[in-house]
Amino acid sequence: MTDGYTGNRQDLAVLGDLTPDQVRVRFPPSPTGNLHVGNVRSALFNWVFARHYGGTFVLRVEDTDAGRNLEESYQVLYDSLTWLGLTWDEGPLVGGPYGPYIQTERGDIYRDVVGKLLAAKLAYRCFCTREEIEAREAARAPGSPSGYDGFCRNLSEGRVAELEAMSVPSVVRMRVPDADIAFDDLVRGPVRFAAAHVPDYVIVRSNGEPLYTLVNPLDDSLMQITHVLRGEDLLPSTPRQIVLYDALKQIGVGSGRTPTFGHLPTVLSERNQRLSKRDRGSGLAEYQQKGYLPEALLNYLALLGWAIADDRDVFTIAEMVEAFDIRRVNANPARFDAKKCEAINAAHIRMLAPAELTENLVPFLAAAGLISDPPRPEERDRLAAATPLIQERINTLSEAVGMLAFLFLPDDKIAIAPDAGLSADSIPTLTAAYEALAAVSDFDHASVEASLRTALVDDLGLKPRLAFGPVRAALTGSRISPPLFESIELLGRESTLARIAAALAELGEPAFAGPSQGHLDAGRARS
RNA sequence: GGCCCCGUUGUGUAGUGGCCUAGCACGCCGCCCUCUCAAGGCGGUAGCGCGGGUUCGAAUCCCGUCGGGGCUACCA
Repeated sequence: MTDGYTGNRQDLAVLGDLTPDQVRVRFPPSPTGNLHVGNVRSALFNWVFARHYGGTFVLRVEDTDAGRNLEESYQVLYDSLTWLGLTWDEGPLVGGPYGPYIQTERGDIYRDVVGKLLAAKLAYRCFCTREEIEAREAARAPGSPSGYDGFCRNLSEGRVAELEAMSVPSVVRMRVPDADIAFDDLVRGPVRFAAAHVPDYVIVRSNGEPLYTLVNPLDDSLMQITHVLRGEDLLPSTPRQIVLYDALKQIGVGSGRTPTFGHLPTVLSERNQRLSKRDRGSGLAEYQQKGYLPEALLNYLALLGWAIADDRDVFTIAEMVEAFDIRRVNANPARFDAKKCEAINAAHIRMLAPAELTENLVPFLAAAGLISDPPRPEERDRLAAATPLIQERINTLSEAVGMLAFLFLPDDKIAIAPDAGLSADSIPTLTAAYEALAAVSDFDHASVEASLRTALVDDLGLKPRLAFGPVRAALTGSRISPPLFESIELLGRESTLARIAAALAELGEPAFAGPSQGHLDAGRARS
């Protein structure tokens, strides 16, 4: 079937005899907790690849190593992918024609296939102990290939039965043919491994449990996976997986085809090692907590090995889906740069419609106790009005908490930072500001600005930055804040005057207590 | 040790023999704008790991070398 597809011929190199909609890729994480950004990158590339061609994205949970699985990790996994927007077409929760999609639920399938592999002599029982294997390896000439030497390869059936009768523990190993293995990698081009360096490997533990070496390729075959896009660290394991695909073909199990591989570059930490769980910034949860937008994180991760154009690096996921080409992925390892990641996030925050940003901000302010959850109408209104003031000032959503706190705190909870720049010298400025603001008729930012400029810049002859600094400090507690006049408008006359009065009092201006009441009352009366 | 992958400014990339006195972005530095901080504008910094070839011409092709990373489990 080749009708209906109008893609360019370059896609043919990727698709081979497949139509685009036949593309099936998968993301096979282990449920070990907090999703790693390196894995997120893999998930992203597979997802985008599937979406680009209109194919299928499968989620499969690889939990055959029961000791490492955490019960809650399954849910963390699903929640993480959902948060990222990397939705799966088949897998846990949604099902599909090739389930179950959780490997610990597939034991019967694995046992059956192992039996067939054994019967066809494509795999065999190995009774060697670790010690025996190591001893023989140590005895080999230096420089010889490492790995299992095939000692149990040709045990007679009688001998195998005898050892089993004696309950000698055994594993199951694949019988790797004595032939070089070569394949074309979508990212790296042709890759070749010499037969001598692909040892007979274990596919079933002595306790009968199947290993990743078996179940990963087996499930890919069973689930009709056409393209395997994964980390470069798995490149060396590819030849032995190809051996397994060939064996499955011979016993008539699975899709009968070997997937096309594409090995993505490693994501390195800033110290040049593969990004590990121990590295700061390696877990998805950190990005959620700091307030990264999923689209932004994904955008940044895509940049680690892929470029949408030579002069652009901020893009939407939709644009990535449209433009993605696996053969344009770079093969060299990429360092994770937290600063660049943050810059991309900032760019995405600025791209948001203000109302969207407001919605995204709510959980952060609520978690900080600044607003209720859900917000009361007046809190939501004030947040919505404040959003434009910080949209181009924050790099992550959580930064909004510090920047907007003064708008949601009660007047008597404004703590003026020691470095906010207030001193006794500020008294005349604040007094003049107080009187000017008390007299403003329409308390909008333009009127506020006009009146403060007149009172402080024109009348007192202050330079603007010196004029407004003390006012900013009195109102926000800091020398840094969103734009002052807009902030004053949002705060309203009452809070504004109260905060200035409080600051004056704190600066030891007892004389102020008198007139301040009067002005305050006047302000109230007007508003 | 063996095997595999990779090598363009600090970082990510563009570049597939002449358009490259190497482009873009982040970072960093400076200036402008300016009520602070940002944002924005302008400018600057810094790179083809090294050595041989091939070619009229190489970041681009070949060989070697050095460097980095990965794998080498009855983990995934």
